[in-house]
Amino acid sequence: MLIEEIRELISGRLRKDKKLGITQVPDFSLEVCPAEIEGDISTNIAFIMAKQLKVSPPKAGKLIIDTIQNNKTTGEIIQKIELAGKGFINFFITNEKLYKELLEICRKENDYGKQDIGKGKKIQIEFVSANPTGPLHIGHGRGAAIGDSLARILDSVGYDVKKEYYINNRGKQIDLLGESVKARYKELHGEKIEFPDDGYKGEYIKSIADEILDDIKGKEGTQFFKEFAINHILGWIKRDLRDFDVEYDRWFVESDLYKQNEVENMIEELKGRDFIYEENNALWFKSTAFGDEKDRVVVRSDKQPTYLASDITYHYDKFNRGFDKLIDIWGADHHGYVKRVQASIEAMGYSPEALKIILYQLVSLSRAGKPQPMSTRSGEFVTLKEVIDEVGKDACRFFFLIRGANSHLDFDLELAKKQSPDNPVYYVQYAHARICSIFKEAEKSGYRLRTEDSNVDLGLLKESEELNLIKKLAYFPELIALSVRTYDPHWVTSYVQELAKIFHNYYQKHRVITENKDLIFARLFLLQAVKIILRKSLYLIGVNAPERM
RNA sequence: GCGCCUGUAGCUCAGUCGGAUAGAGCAUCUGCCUUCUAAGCAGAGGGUCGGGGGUUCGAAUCCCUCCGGGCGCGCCA
Repeated sequence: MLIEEIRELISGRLRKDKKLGITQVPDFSLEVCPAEIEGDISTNIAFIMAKQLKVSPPKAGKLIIDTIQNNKTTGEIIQKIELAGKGFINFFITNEKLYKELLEICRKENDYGKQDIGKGKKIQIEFVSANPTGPLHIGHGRGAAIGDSLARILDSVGYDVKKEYYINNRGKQIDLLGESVKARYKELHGEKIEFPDDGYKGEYIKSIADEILDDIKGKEGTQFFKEFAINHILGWIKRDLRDFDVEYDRWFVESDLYKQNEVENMIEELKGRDFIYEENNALWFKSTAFGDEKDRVVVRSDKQPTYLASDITYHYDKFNRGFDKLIDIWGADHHGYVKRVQASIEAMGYSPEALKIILYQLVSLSRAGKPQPMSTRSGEFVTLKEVIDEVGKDACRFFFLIRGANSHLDFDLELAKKQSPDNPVYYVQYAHARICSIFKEAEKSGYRLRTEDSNVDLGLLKESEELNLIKKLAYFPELIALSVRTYDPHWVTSYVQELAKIFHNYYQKHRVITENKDLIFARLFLLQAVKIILRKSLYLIGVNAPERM
């Protein structure tokens, strides 16, 4: 935590200095310097404190620098402090501090930079949760990639994370699914049928019907077809997610909420809290009390609970299971739903922060520039399985996480296929494979690195490319903290590309296996650290780190 | 009509709490393999950050307004 160390150093020194007369140090930024700026870490503190000190930013900067400099702790971490431009303060990190970080990476490996941000808090993350009315399509893939990576990241900083998939197995959509399969079954057996107007028209419905054995006497009701279809489709969904390296802790079945009268209990509870009232023979949830634009029906006048009733109950069920925090990952087309679910959390007395809903913009799909429709109902869609089969799991996951959740993702299938050898995922994986290859070569020549050996002279790593690499590696803990703070895995994807770039550049300029034995070991040590961070980063976004390509 | 998201290089997009000369990949052009993997490296060109106004030491970022794109607005799920 290089940046945090410097932050504490600055505020500590400023507080102690009586001359300045500061009681409280304001918030200030501390970031990695842009490439064209001389220096490693920069801060804007001079701008912020200028007013307080009643001087111009450059003068404030001078005062601050004077206060920090000439101190033993400062000297160990910071080699030089410079005032730049209109008031930025730039710090130069000592090589000794960088070597120390390097040592720590190799010693702690996967635990390097481990921060206990989560403190064992129970957090549940629910994602994909597509209705089992058809195979997963490419949009679900984005939700899966975001949810699973976020879970990995949160898990790595000390949260107790559980991943869950919510299965909607009741309601109109499911009835329609049953009707659709039933119709196709009859059709296959020579009966003339009228296919339901709004039924599911995809070819996959026929394939399900085709799986049904001929002998279904006594099971002609829609119920049989419904269950058969759900089970069949869930089988596909589970298989596709497994192929995508997504493992769930629990598959929660909606109808279970009704077995224990949980929905009735929810309604009674909210009635008691005066958030449910009756009007026109229906029960309404008073979501307007929490900023929703209108109240919402939870039980229709025909006594059927709505989808929202299940959803509210499901969230209560999660809290009752002891989770401190819930994360839902939804496609942006559900954004109209956010307010009412959020309202239900507050109605029950939970803090609004206890539920975080992450919306991801839908993936628009095109094939050679031609937009493709993506409706499950019409049956025209590209499945997640097709995409995984075509571009591979790694490229697919990487691609989904290369942008923030809020940006529209345009996925051109032809382009994705054509680009696959140039895909950035290979660039990163290649860096890892290259490092592995160097280690193999080194071993052939009898150089076998043992990181626990303390006689490797890291001081030999003097090239600017080497120091740059270490600085990038030392940023890893901050990167994780950033990803956690913003609930956004895409930072990891950007980082790992930058790290790979710095490595490839280094590889091109400097040879590891040379005549100088001490230098070989120092460089192997550095590469070992790069390998550890590459692997860890790739793991967090669910991408493999191959030893050979 | 109302609400959410969005507009940055030819294309696809990054840009953390408002920071320095706005970045990356692709595409285009120019160099680099007798040496640890060329799925690589180095370099070049390419910008009124949708338009206008405001806030301030400083705005792609915050506020107002206009224009464009996506999505959502049921006693559907």
